[in-house]
Amino acid sequence: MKKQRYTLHDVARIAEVSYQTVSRVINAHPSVSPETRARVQKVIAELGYQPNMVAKSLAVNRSHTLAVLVFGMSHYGPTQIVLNIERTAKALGYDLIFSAINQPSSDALHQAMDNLTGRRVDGILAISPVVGFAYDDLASLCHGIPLVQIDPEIGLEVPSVVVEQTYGSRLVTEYLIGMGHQRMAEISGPLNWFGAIARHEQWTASLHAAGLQPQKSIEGDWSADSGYRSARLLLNDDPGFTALVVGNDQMALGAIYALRERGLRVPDDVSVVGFDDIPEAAFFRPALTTVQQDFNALGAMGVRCLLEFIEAPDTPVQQHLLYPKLIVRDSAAPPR
Amino acid sequence: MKKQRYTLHDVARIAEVSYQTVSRVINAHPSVSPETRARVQKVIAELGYQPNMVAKSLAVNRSHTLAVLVFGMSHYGPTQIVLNIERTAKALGYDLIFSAINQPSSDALHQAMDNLTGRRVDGILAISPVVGFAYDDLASLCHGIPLVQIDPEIGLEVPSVVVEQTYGSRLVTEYLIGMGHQRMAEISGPLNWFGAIARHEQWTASLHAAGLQPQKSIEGDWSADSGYRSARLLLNDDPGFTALVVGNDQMALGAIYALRERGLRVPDDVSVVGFDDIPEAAFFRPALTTVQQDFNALGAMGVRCLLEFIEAPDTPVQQHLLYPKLIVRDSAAPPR
DNA sequence: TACTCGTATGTGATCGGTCACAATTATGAG
DNA sequence: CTCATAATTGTGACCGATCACATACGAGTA
Repeated sequence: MKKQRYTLHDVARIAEVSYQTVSRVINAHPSVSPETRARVQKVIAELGYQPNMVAKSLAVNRSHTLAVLVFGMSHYGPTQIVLNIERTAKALGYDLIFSAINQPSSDALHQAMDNLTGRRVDGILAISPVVGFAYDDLASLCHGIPLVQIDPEIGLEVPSVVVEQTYGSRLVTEYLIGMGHQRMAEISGPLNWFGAIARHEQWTASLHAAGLQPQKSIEGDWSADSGYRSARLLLNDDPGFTALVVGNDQMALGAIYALRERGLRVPDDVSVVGFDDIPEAAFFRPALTTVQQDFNALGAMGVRCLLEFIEAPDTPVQQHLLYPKLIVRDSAAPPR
Repeated sequence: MKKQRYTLHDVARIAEVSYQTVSRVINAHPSVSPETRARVQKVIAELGYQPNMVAKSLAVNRSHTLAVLVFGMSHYGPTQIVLNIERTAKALGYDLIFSAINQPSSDALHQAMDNLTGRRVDGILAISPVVGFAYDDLASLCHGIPLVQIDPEIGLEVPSVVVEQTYGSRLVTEYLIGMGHQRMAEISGPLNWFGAIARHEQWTASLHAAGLQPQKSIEGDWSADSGYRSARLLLNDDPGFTALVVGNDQMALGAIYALRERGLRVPDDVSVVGFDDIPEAAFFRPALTTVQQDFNALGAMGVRCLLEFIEAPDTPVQQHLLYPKLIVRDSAAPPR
């Protein structure tokens, strides 16, 4: 009843050679005579034989599998990164096992890591944009498996790839200051995200550097809905701002909705800028001025960095930086 | 140099028992005396021993790994589905290996499937919303591994979970007809997606049933940008429509942008409806009337269906249906 | 002819677990 | 006191591949 799959030995028996010879054919080893090779390949094709990768992994102690551990999936950025990790990994001959962590509890982390290390993946990519998971914490759970972090805390000497959020924030804040805005409010991302912290801090720093006083800042949760609610709070508390810096594009959408609801025009009354440059941002009304992060490059670099680390474990550790860029559209204009 | 990890035999040696006893402790087998169990567990903890799942998989011929094969990832729907598959699978003790197919070429499919079957995953979930990958084609590449499809062609007697797109399309089309719209245009999804086909066909069918003539329909690619471009084409060709049915929310966003660009008001001049109910849809201006699909349920049901199939391969094959629901907001109103 | 050498092929041990069965000890019944 | 039974523990074979090594063979050289 149970369909048994063919093994190396089945092929060997039928092709009348030893199992080692079959193994050689599969691995394209040179010293097999052309006739033998042809005969074995014929049998392989006829049987539809497929080598058992589990057995191979056990024998060579290498699984050709990478793991992605994702915190805060379901947000645009992490999703894009994972997509590109998969693409890059596949191109380089690795499969991906994918594990999401929703609440960053130590328990959930522990369990997920044990699972991955038990599976003997060759390397781990951790998308860890939130505080609470320092490299050392993660690495201690790795049992010696190479680890590369994506978007962790910036400035650490650990194997990782990060976007220079501070730079992006300065770009956009100085752009608004340059236009003449003096009263700026902010809707930040959740302040347990490194990126949100960096952007928020740079926002206040840039304002102070220009001799300006930051207006109120509210912490959102990345969703359009929280952008909407935060903007309403802002308008109730302290409606005098002429520019609003928002932590991502979705929240910017919600904020613009709230602004319009109060009869304020964007950008005439209030300029709004976002962050990320999601594909829809160009079709918001007004088209959103925002900061573009290259999530694709982030994922691809992460994989390359990890593989390098796997091949040559003694490579000097480093943090790769990526720089975001300002995308100017119609949602920001000089104050009236 | 190379860090060697501990094995069952190491633990056995140190705890002074046989390897079989250690195996029993790990698998919570009843017939181990409490003292022995305690002693072994102590050694396991001290050594930080982790069972090698690769070896276990080989021995028991079961990997506790599921594969997701995704066509057309990078779209909102598939992403959500994958997220929920992961969540459900993890809760049930399965890991996920994740493989995306970008262009639906037979080659890429073949390669991806060979990879997965070679890895001896326990089951495969294929998110296959596009034509060209019938169940039989996929199943023939499965080497007997259980397969469940998500969002394949509707109406087939194959193990699968689908959203009744036809129902959703009728819901929204009849809603507009009921408001008095007589001239309706459409921006459909790519017509190699089953969902797009079903919605398009039902759209024309519903109109005919009401004695109305469908206006022009243009095929988009799901992106906001294509929604924008399609709407412009529609407006150039045949500007007389009072309602526009759009294949998803992102394209609806683009379409609304184009409409406004021509000075048309939504919903006053033209009603617009979307499909999917992405979290941002409530913050479009006007807030988008759309059809909600429960992607979470889709993923969760897919996994449960697959596991059932794995446990009991003789279960009668069936297609599970999910019904979408109309979400009324502000983007549709009676024609003037 | 004998010797080396390179090519082609086969054998046994191994990776780290599991399974089926055997062996040992303790317990209770006849 | 002996035997059947159960609880605990150990042994050998096996899952399906790889690796290191041994062997057979024909060709080239001395």
